[in-house]
Amino acid sequence: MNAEPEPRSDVKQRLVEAATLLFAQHGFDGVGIREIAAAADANSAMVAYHFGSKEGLYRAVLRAGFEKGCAKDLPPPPQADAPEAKMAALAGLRAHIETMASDLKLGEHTSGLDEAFMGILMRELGRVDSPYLPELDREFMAGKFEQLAACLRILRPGLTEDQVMYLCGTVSGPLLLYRFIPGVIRLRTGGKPFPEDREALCAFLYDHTLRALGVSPADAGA
Amino acid sequence: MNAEPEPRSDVKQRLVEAATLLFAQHGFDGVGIREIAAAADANSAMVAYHFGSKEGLYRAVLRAGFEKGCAKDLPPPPQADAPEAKMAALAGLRAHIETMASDLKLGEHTSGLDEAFMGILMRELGRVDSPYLPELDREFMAGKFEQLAACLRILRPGLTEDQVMYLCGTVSGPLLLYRFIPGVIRLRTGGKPFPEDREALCAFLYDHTLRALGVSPADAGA
DNA sequence: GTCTATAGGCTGATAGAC
DNA sequence: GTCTATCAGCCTATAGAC
Repeated sequence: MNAEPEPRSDVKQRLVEAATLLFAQHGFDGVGIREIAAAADANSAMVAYHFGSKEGLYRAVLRAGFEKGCAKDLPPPPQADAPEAKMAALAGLRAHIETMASDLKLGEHTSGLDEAFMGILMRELGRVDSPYLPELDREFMAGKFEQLAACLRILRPGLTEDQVMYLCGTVSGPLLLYRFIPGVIRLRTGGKPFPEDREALCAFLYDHTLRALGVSPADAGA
Repeated sequence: MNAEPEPRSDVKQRLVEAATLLFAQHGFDGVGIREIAAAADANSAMVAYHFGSKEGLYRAVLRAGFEKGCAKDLPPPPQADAPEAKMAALAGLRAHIETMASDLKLGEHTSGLDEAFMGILMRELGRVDSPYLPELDREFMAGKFEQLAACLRILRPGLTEDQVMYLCGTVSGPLLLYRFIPGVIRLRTGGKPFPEDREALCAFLYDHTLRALGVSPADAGA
């Protein structure tokens, strides 16, 4: 009849947040549950109690990061045979770029927590054999890729599927780059965050892609 | 008078190779020197003897990977005021793409060792605060970036420096992408390696970039 | 150069009081 | 739900024989 018995001072959440920061800095094996618990002002036995194991805590960290920072909705991929397919594809491309830039927190002042989650995710994406990725991909990433591919197939018809993959790479690659190699970017910019202006980056990338596709926005209406 | 007293069965090198494979799989903290030594058919005390510490071995792994697999030479960045600057810039762009694709071992059958080194490097690049990157960047990466930026400044003059960075991202991003997220790529392709054909990828990316720049190779001579 | 043996410390997980 | 105390196992680094 009444609300769920919500725990008052949520140790569980404090553990997830502290773990996010520490896993990002030191990696899964680089930090112990004692240190995490201390940072969360909790007891190390709480890790086993709430998450079953250290690995369970790690899974919770990954899931929490996606659920907090990752947009789930995108315009559905346009139908190739629809009358206004080209216009929809252009809008879809633009939406994809902006959603990804937003998910990746490009050009915003990220919280330490967001930045830390990105670091963890990047480490995980770089693994050839991550046991966590397949599920997370299905739930949070695969749809976005398919939406992008569908748009690009319409905007530049006749490509092989390999070429569609290359083309997706020309859109996703630049967006991922700045999040992927923060250390190297910092070396290039003398330490200042990059990009500073997300809208400018999105606009540049959208324009760049349209030029390469040989499509002008004006064409697309007809 | 005679050759250096070269060790006969090089334990040092065996340790570096075994460590490359194991660090790639489990990360620096995820594997112990005992396990590394066992895989190298050596004694764990040899790590301290030859490299000073486990971290020293890790540094040796990074350095060995770069020195083995990473091209050091690129055509010098073209001078903007030279008479054939545009042609040189086009050649430089093409050379950059192919050198990077080669360094990244895209579309080749990589040895387990090369693939492992890539994994380690990717992990390291993703760190915000890697203590190893600045030196390696200076020695192996910064020059390539500057060469690319110089070419692009000539091919599309008048951009702000931020826009030059965006533009560099449209070239480097796609190339790095496939090495960065092997796990995700595998999920897209159903497990088969990607790209299968390096030359096709390079040609596509070069063509894509030229279209976006509004430059045709024929223009460049005059 | 290569080995064995070991010191000293940290790890994740858990049993059991409250 | 939260805590303390503790176990068994692992870690890196090193001392010292050969």
